[in-house]
Amino acid sequence: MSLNPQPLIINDSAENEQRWTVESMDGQTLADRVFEDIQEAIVTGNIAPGTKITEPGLAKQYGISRGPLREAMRRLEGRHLVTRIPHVGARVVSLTIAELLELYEVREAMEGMACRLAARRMPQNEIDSLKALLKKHEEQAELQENIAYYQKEGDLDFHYRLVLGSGNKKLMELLCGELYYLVRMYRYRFSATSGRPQRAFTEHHRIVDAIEQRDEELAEMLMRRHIRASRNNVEQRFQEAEAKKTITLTPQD
Amino acid sequence: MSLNPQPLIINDSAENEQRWTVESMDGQTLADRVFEDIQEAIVTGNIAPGTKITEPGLAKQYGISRGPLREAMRRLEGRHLVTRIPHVGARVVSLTIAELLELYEVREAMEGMACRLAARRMPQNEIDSLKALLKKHEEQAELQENIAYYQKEGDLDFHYRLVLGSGNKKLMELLCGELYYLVRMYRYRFSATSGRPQRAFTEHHRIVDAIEQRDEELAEMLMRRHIRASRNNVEQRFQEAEAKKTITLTPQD
DNA sequence: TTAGTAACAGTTGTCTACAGTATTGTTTAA
DNA sequence: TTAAACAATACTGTAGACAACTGTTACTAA
Repeated sequence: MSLNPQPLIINDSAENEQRWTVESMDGQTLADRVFEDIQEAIVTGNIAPGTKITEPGLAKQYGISRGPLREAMRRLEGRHLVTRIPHVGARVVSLTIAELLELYEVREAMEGMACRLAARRMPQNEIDSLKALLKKHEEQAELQENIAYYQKEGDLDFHYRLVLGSGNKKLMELLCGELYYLVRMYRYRFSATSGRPQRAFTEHHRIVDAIEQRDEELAEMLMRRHIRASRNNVEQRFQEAEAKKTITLTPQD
Repeated sequence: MSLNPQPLIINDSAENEQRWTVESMDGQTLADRVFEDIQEAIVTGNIAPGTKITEPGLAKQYGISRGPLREAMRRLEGRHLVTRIPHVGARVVSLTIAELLELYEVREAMEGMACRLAARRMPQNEIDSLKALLKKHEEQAELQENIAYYQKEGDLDFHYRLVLGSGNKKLMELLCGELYYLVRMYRYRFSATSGRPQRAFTEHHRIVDAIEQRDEELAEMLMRRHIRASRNNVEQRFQEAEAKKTITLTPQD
């Protein structure tokens, strides 16, 4: 599916050629695929935050010319994953802790609304499906007893499906499209729910209950509290890390 | 270092034409300018929704080559102002009434949060400035007595400054950057506050009061009600328009 | 008359080349 | 030794050309 950054293969191996064209026929253009690839690389940390990006470099790396690559970069810029300075170059974004916390505030607002709308409009069968998902999480949670980040995908999946249940396309666009990647990008460094897994799980349960009872007010409130708790968790862990850093520096005084 | 791409000169001595070219040459690239131009054209309806866009056509029109134009289009696509189909072409988006109403739901969530944050963090002098702005609106409102959309710029300006007051950069990015243009795009057809100008004005006043009293809860609630009222107004007017259309069609039966 | 096919025009996707600008490294003078 | 000026390098911005794909139209056959 992806266009791997292949450095050196330029020989006319029929197999490569074939595979390449097959990939190319995928209804997508080079720029589209490179866009997704680079986005993935940034999100997963494969390209470190703050890295300077040079067009010839990446173009060579992906084996394409600068044209499509530039278009991909423009789109990345539109998603705020890279910042550009005219005539100078582009860098991968690097969120500060403050910006990360701001992101949580935005999520609190939007996912809260999504939850309210889901309580209003989500079909019962989707709610059942959501409950089944939680059931599955429960098993995992019991397995990894309280310590682990059992929701590595599940938590997001839960939120993701909730947003879908809102029936608001714009909300989906923003939460599952644009912000999703930024959230993912920092999920590795500050896992949102690690440190309080069973608690998060309970909160998820209560949220679904509220939705099933069609209690919009409660559903929104619970979701907002849920996200705020994640936020506070991240903030606290960051401050602890900072304190530690300060202590290790102290002996030098 | 000449890292100042922003011309801070608000000089009225030079003609607009002149200033424009000066601004254009200053640290911006062709693609950037064309992007903004086309965006403006779409937002103001200069390019009608649903219009098919051809690259050679626009390139000729703006007197540039296709390269920069394509990059501009990619960014427009990223902002969901045009939709592209590979190997086929691009069209200007055309929101349905449902999508427009969805947009209001998103705004309700985000601006509500912005209002809450403003109540928490907005400096007093900015609040004073906001009150002064309302004062100015009041005069206009008295002039145009209840009928007109006196807030043609003012209302948005009010919301705009409120969002700035939230101190949340991500929120500013989304509300003042991405969504702003879509909102503006449909402000012409369904003016948000027309039909209830003095009411909207009163609501603005109450919101500022709540912010000044640092009542987060109330501030958010009032803002959400305010936007919901706008939404309902749009919805109602649309339904009226639809009903009218149906009636005019009835005689043909 | 209609269905199917083939050629054609137009548009999009991609690449290469060139011009302009910023950064870097070196040299020279204080 | 440091600072400033100049030259070299590398990158970005832009243009133009070519290839590939799509949609249409005209023509043929049933």
